[in-house]
Amino acid sequence: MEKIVTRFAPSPTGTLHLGGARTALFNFLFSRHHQGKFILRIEDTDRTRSTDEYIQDILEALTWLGIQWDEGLYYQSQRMELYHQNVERLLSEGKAYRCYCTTEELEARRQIALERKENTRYDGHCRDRQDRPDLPYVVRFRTPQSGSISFTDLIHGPITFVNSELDDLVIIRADKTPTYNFSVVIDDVDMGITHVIRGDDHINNTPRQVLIYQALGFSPPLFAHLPMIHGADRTKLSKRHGATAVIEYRKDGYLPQAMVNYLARLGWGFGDQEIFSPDDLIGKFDLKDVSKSAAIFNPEKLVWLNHQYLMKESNEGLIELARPFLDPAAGKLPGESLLKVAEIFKPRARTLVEFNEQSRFLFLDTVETDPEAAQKFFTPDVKNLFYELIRKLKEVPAWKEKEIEDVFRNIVQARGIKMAKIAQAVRVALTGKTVSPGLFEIMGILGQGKTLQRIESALDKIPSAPPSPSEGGALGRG
RNA sequence: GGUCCCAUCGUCUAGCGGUUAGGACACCGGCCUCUCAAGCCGGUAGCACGGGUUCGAUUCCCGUUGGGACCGCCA
Repeated sequence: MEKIVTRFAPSPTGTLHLGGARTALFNFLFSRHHQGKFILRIEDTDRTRSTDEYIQDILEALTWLGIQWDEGLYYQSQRMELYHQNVERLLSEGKAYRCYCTTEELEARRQIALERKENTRYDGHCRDRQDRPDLPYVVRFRTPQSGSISFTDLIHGPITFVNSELDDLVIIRADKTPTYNFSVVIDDVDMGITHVIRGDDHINNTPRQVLIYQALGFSPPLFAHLPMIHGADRTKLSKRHGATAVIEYRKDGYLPQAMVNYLARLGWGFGDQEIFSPDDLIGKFDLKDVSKSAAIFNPEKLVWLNHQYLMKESNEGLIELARPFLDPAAGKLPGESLLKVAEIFKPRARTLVEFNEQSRFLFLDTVETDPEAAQKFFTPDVKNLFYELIRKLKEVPAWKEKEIEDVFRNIVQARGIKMAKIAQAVRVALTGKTVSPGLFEIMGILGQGKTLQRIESALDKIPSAPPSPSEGGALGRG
């Protein structure tokens, strides 16, 4: 069997978004699965809209995701010679012709057709023109006016178009640059592409391209049109759907493995399996398992997957991943404590950004107390509790979680109160919030000094008991 | 408007003529518990509709409806 060759051919007119990344991924997986070759080609024939920044963005995003190409970069802008040779052939064989219609003329005719509710296809104005005036022109492909064109899509099955529905498309612009439908054919032939895997928004382009293959005497590759990825509004993903640039997800604290895993499961499945390592994907990926219907991007599931990957990391690994996101003060913590931080936030932080947000309180000098939390748990009766707690915590022989917990258990037991009563107040004192990892673990990380300091400064935020009738205002304000 | 594609829980999907229609996210309960997570247990929720074909259709065919993509000297 011949070696399989796939390619990803983005045009650098925007950042790489989820749809493009998924297309690149499937091309990569398919070629790797079959020990084939995966080529990266930049389709930059539209010089006015292509930029180096976008090329860099695309390369960076693919690299981040671990989608490696075996050959390339190729730039269409550097292959003009090849396109022109082929156009000359079509021209000399009468399979293409020069069209002198100006953009204005074309637009005017389009408008008229629109008003008459007629088809807006090119009307073949210059199709049979014999003269060659000294005027700017484009080259159009002479589409057969009868018959039909079919191809078998690896995902959708046989698809047929009637030739008369297709018009004579421009293949060379007035500035001599080739248009997409032409350059893509030439390059795919030249690079020996065996499988064209792309978004199904290209299905309508495929018959035109197949016609060009035929006119040139080349046999077309196999096509596989991937279903679109839609936003929550069921339309094609675009800027308005939020952080569509793949690279944004790195900044938002996502792991590339999670992103790849999520993308792979969008439009493809393997039984009930949800988690796939890259190698697993290469081993199991097959175009026959790709679904035909569009998928809606679900950020919730991405976040869940990311959490799954975060939880699989070792404590050391997680700290390394999180370091760029953490407060610089975290660096001052002893290594052992930092690993403990990783351990306690692993089940809680779903992204590296959340990891930072949730653990920040440990590293800051002062506690940012949530007023509502203080209002609710800093009640006058906890003052005595805190005094006793401070006294006993100072006497703890070894600052270990177990020892600390014993102190709390003893107080709770002696006073006949619930653990929650004291725990929530202390939690607010230590973290400023009502939600956090286990208290004793936090205290272990903070150390005895900081723990006592935070509980002591919380004392000032606890109101004194108001004078009650029975106590006659003996305590508190005088 | 024309052409083409698509149609199983809210979402991602399994199913490939006979299943109590399975899993995952989300959601809702319960257990655990110092709060929140994590974990474990359980639950709600789906074959768009109408015709065929067949002993039997979620599954095959046709139509309807709905959704989407494309219709550039963009890719």
